[in-house]
Amino acid sequence: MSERSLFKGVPALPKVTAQHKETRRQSILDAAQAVFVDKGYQLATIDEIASRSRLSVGALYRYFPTKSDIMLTLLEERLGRTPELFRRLSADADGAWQRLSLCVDLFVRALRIRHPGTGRLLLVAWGEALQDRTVRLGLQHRFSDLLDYMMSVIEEGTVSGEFRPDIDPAVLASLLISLADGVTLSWSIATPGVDVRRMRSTMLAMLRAYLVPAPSGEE
Amino acid sequence: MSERSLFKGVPALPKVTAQHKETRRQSILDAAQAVFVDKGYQLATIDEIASRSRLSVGALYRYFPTKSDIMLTLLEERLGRTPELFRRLSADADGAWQRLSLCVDLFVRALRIRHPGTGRLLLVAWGEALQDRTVRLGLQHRFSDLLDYMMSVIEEGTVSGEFRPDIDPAVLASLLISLADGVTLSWSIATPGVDVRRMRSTMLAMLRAYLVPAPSGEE
Amino acid sequence: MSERSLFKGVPALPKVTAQHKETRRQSILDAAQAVFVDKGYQLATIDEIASRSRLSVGALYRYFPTKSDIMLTLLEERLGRTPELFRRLSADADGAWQRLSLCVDLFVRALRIRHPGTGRLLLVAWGEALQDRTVRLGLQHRFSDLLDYMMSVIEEGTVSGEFRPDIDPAVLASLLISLADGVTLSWSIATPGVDVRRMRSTMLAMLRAYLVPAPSGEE
Amino acid sequence: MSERSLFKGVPALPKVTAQHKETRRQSILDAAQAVFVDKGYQLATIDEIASRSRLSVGALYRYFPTKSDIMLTLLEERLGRTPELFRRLSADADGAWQRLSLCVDLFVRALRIRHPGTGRLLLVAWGEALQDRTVRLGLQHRFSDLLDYMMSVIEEGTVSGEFRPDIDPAVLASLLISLADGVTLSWSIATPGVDVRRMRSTMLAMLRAYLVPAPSGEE
DNA sequence: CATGAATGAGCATTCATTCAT
DNA sequence: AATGAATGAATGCTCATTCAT
Repeated sequence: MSERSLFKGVPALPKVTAQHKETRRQSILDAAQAVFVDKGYQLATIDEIASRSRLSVGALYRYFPTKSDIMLTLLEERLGRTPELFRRLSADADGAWQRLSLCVDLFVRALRIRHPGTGRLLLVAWGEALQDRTVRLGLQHRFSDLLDYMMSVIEEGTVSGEFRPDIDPAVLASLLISLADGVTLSWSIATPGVDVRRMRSTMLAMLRAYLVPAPSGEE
Repeated sequence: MSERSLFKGVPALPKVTAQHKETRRQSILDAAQAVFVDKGYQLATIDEIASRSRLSVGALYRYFPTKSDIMLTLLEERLGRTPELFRRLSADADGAWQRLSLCVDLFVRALRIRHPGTGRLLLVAWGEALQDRTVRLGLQHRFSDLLDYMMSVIEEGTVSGEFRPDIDPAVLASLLISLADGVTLSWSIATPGVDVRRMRSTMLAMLRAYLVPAPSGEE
Repeated sequence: MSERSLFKGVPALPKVTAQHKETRRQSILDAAQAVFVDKGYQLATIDEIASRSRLSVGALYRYFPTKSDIMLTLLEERLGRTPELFRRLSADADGAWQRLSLCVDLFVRALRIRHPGTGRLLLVAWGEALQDRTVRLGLQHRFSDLLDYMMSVIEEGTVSGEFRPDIDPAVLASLLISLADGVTLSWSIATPGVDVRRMRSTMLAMLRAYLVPAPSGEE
Repeated sequence: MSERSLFKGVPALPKVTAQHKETRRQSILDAAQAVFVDKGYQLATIDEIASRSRLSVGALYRYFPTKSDIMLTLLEERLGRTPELFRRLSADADGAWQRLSLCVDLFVRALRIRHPGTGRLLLVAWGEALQDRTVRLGLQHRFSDLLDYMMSVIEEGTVSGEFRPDIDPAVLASLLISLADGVTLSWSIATPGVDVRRMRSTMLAMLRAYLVPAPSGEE
């Protein structure tokens, strides 16, 4: 139970400590995410975050110097990794269309499966972005990261001839991201009767009709 | 115009007062919108709203009983009227497609022209919706209002044969609204280099490719 | 029990802290009583109570969650213990009359000796009782506690034949308490020239004349 | 309906106006008493008093220059007249004892019959007396007025031989008034099951036993 | 005279952050 | 390192009083 020595002399065991530290850090982030999602950023109190992480306030402050830093870290570590994730998971897809539809799948799945608070956390972050320059920059960074990736996929398709040639990759990519964000939004707040499966197929059908030139083809 | 008597009775002074009251109410709403957009709901202070409206705090409280009511009123009067607006402005369009593309136009134009804070106000409202049930309800109401309208337009098109018959109006409508909201979002926060004109034509092209069946058709 | 070491290490600091806490709690109550007595409940400000306790506002709120709770605690701890006190101090009196006259003595002495604010505090509590249900309940509780005790003493006297048999203990007890409260009141506010000693003997004479039947008898 | 002219020239009609003024003044006092009794002095708002008197705030301020003045006036006109009333109503009693018991009767009757708020108003006044010197003086004045009267009655009895000679009129009078005030208090706040009739007879019995020397005695 | 809108100081309470132990 | 008590500025809202109309 003690985090110190087991016997009477071992001075270091830094590894355990380092692990512990990371565990604690994550438990703070978990607690913070929960509270932020619950109360919003402003109404979340450090006291509540601390007590949900089973830490004292003082201890918490050894991990994050300000409340805002907790938010920023969440933004980076829990929201900012989406682009990287997309890249990784769609790496071995075969062709631009497959990659794109994989992205749609990932998004749709995330909507249902991922810690359901993530969507809301995004919403909270957006809300804060208005006042907090750093949060704003974080979100803009995430946006342009995603944009880069989506653009690359789309360009891949136009270059290979898989997609119509007259497509504007930057604009389309930006629309797709906005669509995803918008869906996440309404999903976070409203979502009474949206059927995810039907949403997915409509998204894909629309994309296919637009992107893939002529003959026929369903998904 | 006189506030006293014209002839033989004392007609009190209602008219001017009523106008004054409305003017002031609006100036409070203007100030509040500005401050909310600037600071977010929680960080906006009544003192600042009051002083931006050039009113004393006490005076402000004669118009709105709580800070929350100001937000709610903004939600109703400045955000909640979109559906009605769409309905009215697209009333005399000719056919479903034209109506739909008119909506896209309206949206795109609003993005640029309308009081620029409106998009951000929507964002603030969304941020508050997590904690404030009433705000949440207001936003849900707005959403379903918009949904009804978009669905009706889409159905009109499928019924008349203008659109592909295998479309799911509810899902598509919901996607379109989410798209618009998502675009508004990124527009509010990021807006670095999105070209609205190109965004508009991509939107329309995609919709047309999906909705309008086969033969030809450019925009 | 210790959260630190088991043996000869830092035994934390609970004891001192517990004492400190109680000391501070009392100093808040002292300050509050002084301010309430000075300004009345409504006009007493937390700021003043805090600064008289030499604490910051925030610190004060660690001890009492609301201003009202301070009042309630005073009511309980400084006013509500009278019945218990009477019971205890008159425990070893010999016979009902002696017990009763001891109560009168106690009351009269309290009037002069006890922290002089107590009478006024009672007055403040009464004033608040009109609006504050909880204060009202507290006072009613105190009243019925006192009533129980006085009734028991009187009944003891009637049963033992020490007192006239035709006495109504409930009514008499209630009158005696009201008399004491009324005296406390005028004492709190007026106090110009009432001679406590003479008041005491008149009270006792009247009671004796009424309670103790015929022949003779001094106290 | 107008208080001005009936036709087109009558300049004065002061009498009606004077009556109206007094009516209004009384209706303000009624309203104020009701609100004070309901909310206590501090929590009572001028707005509520005004609206209960069906007057505008501005109009109310033409009758009383400050909130405190309303209280003071109530104190004088509705609480301060008790001594005078006692004097008048017990004027034609026959002998000191009869006069005294008449006072008890008057008091008991007042407790039940008089506008039930009067007792509470007294309580409110007491509560305010702590902070408001003027209110305090008003109450002290009422007290010493009552004291004078009671003393005179008691002295009448001792001088005439009706009462025991060894009575201290000042002290007894003060006790009697305190008793009455104390009863009024508990009556205002607690009063669940006090039986007024039995209270009255106990009061009288006690007084008689004390005051009227030996032999017999009915009430 | 009457109205009721306007003023603005004042108050209970909260909470990020610090720091003695 | 850990604790959690202390700080005190900040905020939403109230209300006696004034005064333009």
